[in-house]
Amino acid sequence: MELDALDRAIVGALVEDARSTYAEIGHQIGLSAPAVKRRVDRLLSSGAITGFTARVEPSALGWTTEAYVELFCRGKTSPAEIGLAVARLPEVISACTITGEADALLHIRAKDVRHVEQVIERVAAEAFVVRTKSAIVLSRLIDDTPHAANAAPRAD
Amino acid sequence: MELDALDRAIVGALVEDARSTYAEIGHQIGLSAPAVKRRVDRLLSSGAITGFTARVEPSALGWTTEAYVELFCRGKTSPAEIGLAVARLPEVISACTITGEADALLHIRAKDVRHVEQVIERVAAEAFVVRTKSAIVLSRLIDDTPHAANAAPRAD
DNA sequence: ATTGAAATAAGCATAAC
DNA sequence: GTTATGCTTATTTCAAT
Repeated sequence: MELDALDRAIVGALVEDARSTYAEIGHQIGLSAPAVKRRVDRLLSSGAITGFTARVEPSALGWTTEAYVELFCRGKTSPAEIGLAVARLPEVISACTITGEADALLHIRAKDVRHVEQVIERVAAEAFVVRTKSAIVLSRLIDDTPHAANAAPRAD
Repeated sequence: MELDALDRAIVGALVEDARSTYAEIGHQIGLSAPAVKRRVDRLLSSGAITGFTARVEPSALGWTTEAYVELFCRGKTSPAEIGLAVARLPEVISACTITGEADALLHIRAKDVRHVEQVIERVAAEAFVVRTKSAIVLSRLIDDTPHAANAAPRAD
C-alpha cells in the first residue's frame, strides 16, 4: 500500500499522541475530521498502523534493569524454534536473528540484576542454546519509544 | 509513587489498547468511568504513563532494514557525549551504554542495507568512536511493541 | 481520600452531498 | 474531499462512603 504525504503526517501525529482527536489532526494538516478518520481507518485495515498503546515508564512498574543477550545456537537451529522458545518468557521484549558470530539477540527487561540472571539461565537451558553472551544496560540514552522523528525515513 | 492492582490493570488495558474508553476499562476492572479517568490522570501526572502512541508497521513507512551497532569509544567518553551525538541521527531508535567489551549499543532502522551503511559511517565519523561492530537483523522474532504481558513483572 | 451518579460539554460516526 | 446531525464518550460537579 502506498502512503502519501497526508497519510505520513497523520501517522506522525498519532505516533506523537495516539489520543489526538480527528479534528486536531485535521487542523494540523488541513483536512476535515471525517477525512482524517477515513484515512486512519484505511491505515488500520491496511496494517500500516497496528494499534494504539500507552507509553509506560518501565521503572514505575518495577522493571528497573535491562540487558541484551546474544544467543549462540547449535547446528541449524531455525529462527522459528528460537522465537517459540523465547516467546514464553515475558521478560524478553525483543528478539531477532542476526548476522555475525551470534545467531540471535534478545532484549530483556527485569526487576533487578538477579532477575536478569534467572532469565538468562532459563534461556540457556533451551536445548538448542550452546552459549550466551550478555551485556547489562548501564544507562539508556535513547528510548525505543517512538517519536515523530521516527515516523518516516528522512528525505536525504 | 505506588501503583496498586487497579492502577496496574489500567496500565495493562491502555498498553493493549490506548483508545479503550474509560467505561470499557472500568467494566473490566470493576470501576466507574470517572474513577478510571481520575486514575489515568494521576498515572499521567506522576509519570508512570508518559503518553499514548500508535503502533506502526515500520515496513509500511519504508523502514525495511534494521541493525545493531556496537560502539567502542576512546578513553573516558561520557554517556552524555554519546547520547548527544547519536540523538542527531533519526535512524537511531535506541541507544544505551552497556557492560562488556563495547561501550554502547545502538539499534538503528533504515531504508535498506545501503542506508544502514551510511548511518554506521556517520556514527563512526564521531571523534570519540574508535571502531564499530555491526549486526544486521535477519528476521524479527519478537517486536519491542509493548503488549499486555510486558505491562508488569510477573509474580513468580 | 476515593468512589459513583447525574449533568454538561466535547468528540465520534455516519450519513448525505 | 466537506458539511450537517444523532449518538457515544469525556469531563465536571456533587453527594456518599
